Amino acid sequence: MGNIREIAKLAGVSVSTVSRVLNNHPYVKEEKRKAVWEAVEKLNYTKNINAVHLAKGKTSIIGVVLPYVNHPYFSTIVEGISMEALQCGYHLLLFQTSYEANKEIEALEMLKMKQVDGIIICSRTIHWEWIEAYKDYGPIVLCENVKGKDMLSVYINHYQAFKLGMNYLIEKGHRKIGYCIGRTTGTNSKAREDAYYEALKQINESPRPEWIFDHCLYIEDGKRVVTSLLTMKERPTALLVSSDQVAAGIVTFAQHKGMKIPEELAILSFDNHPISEALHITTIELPLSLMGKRAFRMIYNHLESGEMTKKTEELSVHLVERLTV
Amino acid sequence: MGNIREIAKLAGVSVSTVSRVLNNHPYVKEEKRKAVWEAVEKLNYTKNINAVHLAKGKTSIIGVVLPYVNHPYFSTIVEGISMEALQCGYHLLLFQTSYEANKEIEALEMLKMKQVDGIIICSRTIHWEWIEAYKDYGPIVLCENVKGKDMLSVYINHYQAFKLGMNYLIEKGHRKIGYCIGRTTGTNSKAREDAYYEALKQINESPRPEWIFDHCLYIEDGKRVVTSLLTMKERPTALLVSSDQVAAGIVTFAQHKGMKIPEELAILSFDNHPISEALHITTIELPLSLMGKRAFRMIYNHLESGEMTKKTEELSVHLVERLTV
DNA sequence: TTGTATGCGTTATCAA
DNA sequence: TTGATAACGCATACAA
Repeated sequence: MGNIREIAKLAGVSVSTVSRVLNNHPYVKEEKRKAVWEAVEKLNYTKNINAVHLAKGKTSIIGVVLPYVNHPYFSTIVEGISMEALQCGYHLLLFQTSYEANKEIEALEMLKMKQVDGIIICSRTIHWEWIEAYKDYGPIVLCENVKGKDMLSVYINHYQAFKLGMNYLIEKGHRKIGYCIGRTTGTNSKAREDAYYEALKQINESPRPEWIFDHCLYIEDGKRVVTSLLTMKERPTALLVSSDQVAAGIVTFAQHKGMKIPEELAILSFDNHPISEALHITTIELPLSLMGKRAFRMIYNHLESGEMTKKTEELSVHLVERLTV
Repeated sequence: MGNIREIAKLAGVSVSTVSRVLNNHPYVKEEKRKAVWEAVEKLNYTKNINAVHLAKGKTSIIGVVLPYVNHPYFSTIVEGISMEALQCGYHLLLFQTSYEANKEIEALEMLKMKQVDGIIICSRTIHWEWIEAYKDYGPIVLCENVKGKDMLSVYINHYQAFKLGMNYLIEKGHRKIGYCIGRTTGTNSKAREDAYYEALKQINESPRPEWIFDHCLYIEDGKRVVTSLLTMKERPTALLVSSDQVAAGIVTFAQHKGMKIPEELAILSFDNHPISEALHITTIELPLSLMGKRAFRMIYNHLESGEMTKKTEELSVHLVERLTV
């Protein structure tokens, strides 16, 4: 314990010399350097990092904002961020919001308070102007298409991904297509919705509201979807499902109910998480871990170099053909 | 921006009065209180939290140490910790270690440096004496049975859980039983191993090393297990699988290979995550989210009250019968 | 190569 | 009810 002053006294040097030694600065005589380290050992001294943060005006901590940490979609992003951050000597402060606005705002406040040097918002519910109001306090990266707004972003092109999925289904002869999504609000969801409607228009099909399933996030939700499908007089022949988890629920429960997949119901999902491979679900792979890494990199470049090479980065997806379409 | 001194000047009061207002202390005249808030508004002021941390000697941040954040076992624990922490005004700093010793030690160092007020270790690879060396710096809760050692812990009784599983399999007529586990080291793994060997002994069966599968964490690993089983002359009739993920991989791949479950191979897994319900896997439910909550509570009690009601807490499990045994 | 002095922005103690 | 001032512990500009 103790502080830098005690070390200085015990080693017979000044506090600045101690500081230099502790931070591996050059221009310190080897003999004093040794004396300092000995004093450090003897007193079992460690820096008080809060004092460092205060003096430096930075913490080397990045805030990560997401709704649910135990959903594979988000935990995979976090894994990516974490890997990259650790390599750069940064740490992660977690803000699990459950999509509650006040919790998202609290995270932004933490940036203003200098608790974190930057923020990665994996998904949000608050209006983007709220976020914009905080951008002077540090880099904020959004994992969505910010379309010309002056904000940092690394995102998966969900429009393109959904379009790809729709075209694949149409190519396979489907015309009665529905979809399942986590929520209907949010930039990413809107992008998917747009792609869906446009694709329908191209084949002159009018949308059926009852074929659109909201609040689909977990395996259980897939069960709900199937249950709902079973009550319908006219059912879609194919479903675009925005999460492998939900698709897994649909596939297993549908089969349990004797529904043939893909003959009676084709399933095309997104993520390409392990579960989709196990269940042979055709899916569109999303580079979630990579997105996390790139998002951190963007923050990092911004913090270290002060300016950016690029302010926005789009990641593309690809189809993994398996047995459910 | 600005600091407390500027607020004081603008509001025509002292810094201490500003501090009092900011922290809702009593004994401040309403009129001064108003003046302070107005100055805060006008200067768009926010506290510098690093200064607060330094002055108070605490951060209201808890460190969470785990190997992989994107594994459901761990992300479920984190979800529990997070929920409880947020409610108590605490935040979470994530230490994803990949079971690398230096990363675990780094987390402990962060406690000594006062970056975090306490630490929850969900799983570890370093020796417990390493951890013990840091316990003077703040509460450290382990998610394992610390058996009389003077450490804080909230844990699932994996011995009991494995014993329960073995007895259930034996009761169902199985004698040739193997098991799959994430790793063979670690307290929890040892507890499972003990239960396994003891149960075998009770039915006079000698263990078969080739029926024990290590490094089983994800769905893909289940595939590997099945592949390995298929090459064996004599196969186990039942498998205890320490993770629903792995069990899911086994069940789906085995069925794909034409193996009948449970007739040719019974599967009893652990967790009771959604995936096991979807695949009708018989499993033993582990209260992971609850464990996270309780672990945080223990830290919190320690920090706020200074002493503990209990130092160790055991959580029990229960069997969920489905179709794979 | 080393030391002195000051700043970082709060909270807390003590006196008034 | 208020204010002055001393911690809190480190980094760093500047002087030597």
